[in-house]
Amino acid sequence: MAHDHVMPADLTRNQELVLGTLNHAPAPLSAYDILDLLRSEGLRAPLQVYRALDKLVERGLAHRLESLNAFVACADAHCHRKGLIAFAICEGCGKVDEFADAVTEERLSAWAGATGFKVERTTMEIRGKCAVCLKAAA
Amino acid sequence: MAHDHVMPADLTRNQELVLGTLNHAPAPLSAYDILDLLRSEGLRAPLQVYRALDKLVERGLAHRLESLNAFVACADAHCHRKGLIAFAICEGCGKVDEFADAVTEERLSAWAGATGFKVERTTMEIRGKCAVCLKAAA
DNA sequence: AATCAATACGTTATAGCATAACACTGCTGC
DNA sequence: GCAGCAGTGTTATGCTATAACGTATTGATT
Repeated sequence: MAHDHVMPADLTRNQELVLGTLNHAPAPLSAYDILDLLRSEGLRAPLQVYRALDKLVERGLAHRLESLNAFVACADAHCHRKGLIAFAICEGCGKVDEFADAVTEERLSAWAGATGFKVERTTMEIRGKCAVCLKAAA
Repeated sequence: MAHDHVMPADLTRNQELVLGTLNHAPAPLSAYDILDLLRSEGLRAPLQVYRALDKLVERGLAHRLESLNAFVACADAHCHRKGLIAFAICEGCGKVDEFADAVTEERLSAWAGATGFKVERTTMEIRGKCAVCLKAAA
């Protein structure tokens, strides 16, 4: 499995450390998880991590998973995605699969058009079990 | 605007108090908001509220909004909805609109079928501005 | 070079959200 | 009765996130 991750050259030291940590993690990490992993690099306070995360999320290099209060690196190297991204979170192994669906996005636009709601941001998170974990449990 | 809310007869006192509070709220409430509103009724600890919320959510009488860490009463009196419910949250007035979309649900099933993922629960939360707030800002 | 604005940084303190653990109550069914 | 279960009340604690302060660095402008 190849790394699809991206590491822009213009990140600050803290941003680079945080994104590096997320890139190597097999599952989402909380800000405090990240902090603990980076204490050896000199980070001491939650805010150092949160500030880096804010920038990374803003740039689309990382995503926040609302239902976990945790963060993952963006799985798409070209992260030009402006639209709706869905996350499938396995309760077994913790792995997260990221995908986009144009039809769902279209439905959402249609609903927004009909109600006059202006969509700014959408989070879609699916909890369940991935194929690997289902098979292991069988 | 009619109350679509429901208040089952078999709730415990705490559950009834919490659901009553949610039913009358114009916008989502955090557990601590609810606690503060119910101190006059004798509630003192967060756990009293959280336990009631757990049951209410389990029964589909209330929903948790992950992106707000807050709760709303279910808008559908018959809340038989097992499937995907989407919430549109207005950043202006805080109001939440709850709706279901069969097509989106179908897309999700299709994705699940294709990847072997077993969906247990889905949260879909849309942030933006409602028609009323957009008009007010114009 | 001196200045200014913008951005990032580091630190301490605090706010806000959620649960662990324990003891007790009240009901239901045997 | 009494065992089992769901609900309750309380204290303590842990996890998540931000406020408020000052400093440092960078880059553009004069």
